[in-house]
Amino acid sequence: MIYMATRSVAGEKTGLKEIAEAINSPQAFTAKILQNLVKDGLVSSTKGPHGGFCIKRPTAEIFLAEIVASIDGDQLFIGCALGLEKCTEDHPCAVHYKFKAVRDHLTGMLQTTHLEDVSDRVITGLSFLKTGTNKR
Amino acid sequence: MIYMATRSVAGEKTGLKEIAEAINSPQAFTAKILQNLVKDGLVSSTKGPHGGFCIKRPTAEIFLAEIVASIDGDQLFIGCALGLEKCTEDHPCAVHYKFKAVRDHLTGMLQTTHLEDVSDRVITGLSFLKTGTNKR
DNA sequence: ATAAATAAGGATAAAAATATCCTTTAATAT
DNA sequence: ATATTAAAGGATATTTTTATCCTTATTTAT
Ligand code: FES
Ligand code: FES
Repeated sequence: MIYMATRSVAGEKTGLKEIAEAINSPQAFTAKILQNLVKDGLVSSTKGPHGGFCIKRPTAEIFLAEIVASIDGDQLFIGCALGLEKCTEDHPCAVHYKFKAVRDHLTGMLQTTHLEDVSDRVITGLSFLKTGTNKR
Repeated sequence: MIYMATRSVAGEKTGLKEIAEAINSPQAFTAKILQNLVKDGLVSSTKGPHGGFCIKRPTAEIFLAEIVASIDGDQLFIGCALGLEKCTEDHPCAVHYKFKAVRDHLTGMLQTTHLEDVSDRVITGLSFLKTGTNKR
């Protein structure tokens, strides 16, 4: 998503091969994740020559939480640190009172950081999407 | 560890069966984790009749970070959110600048919360180590 | 129409995490 | 000494996550 955001400024398509290469992730695996993002309406895809993937909405309106939820589900946001079936105030686990603040911090960060925030730093060369040497 | 802390007030041994039951975790699996904790010096064990496990040091001196590190290694503390080989300021990933604060929050919490903190709440019935219904 | 490019989707495969089983070792009690 | 109890440790199994392969469907260009 971040790589596409750096490419989708005008709405160009980006091919699977190029995306996988850019983030140093296996093609077939990357394809599955992209399929998921398409299914969830975050990304549009077109087949055929010059086909590829493209972020559907303005990157300033897509928050990281939405992407994480699409790929990994919601356990990161609502799961119990000690693995209890569910995290509640009624029956809190032994670390709930300490953990909740951290989890909320993470959730808050993901809900307030949008793709543009993040991709801008990649575009300006301040941060990266893969290891420098590309030898991973 | 938290369950043992609630039991080890005076230094009593606690058997594997009892621990596994108390935290609703499979015995054999729990045994492997205990072996690891013994190896890392957090827990002592004795075989034979009336044998069992016992926390080695005062629970007020054992911080959660030490336990997590023993069981899961240090990736939680130093790993990159986007999966880059390593997390550095030199070659930060696209979310490093946002993620670091959250990770440091988690690390800080684990480094400042000791077992006694946590087990006291279990002893007083404010928090729990397994699901209420025990039907997990 | 036909060929070429590219994503979609289903079926496996490999790797990692989680879990079990069984034998061995050490401690205690008789 | 012997029997019993309980952890240690090695081998194996299951499940989940990660990854690959191959066929099908769709779009574009000729
Ligand atoms: S109950 Fe465990 S984190 Fe809330
Ligand atoms: S480089 Fe990714 S979190 Fe620091």
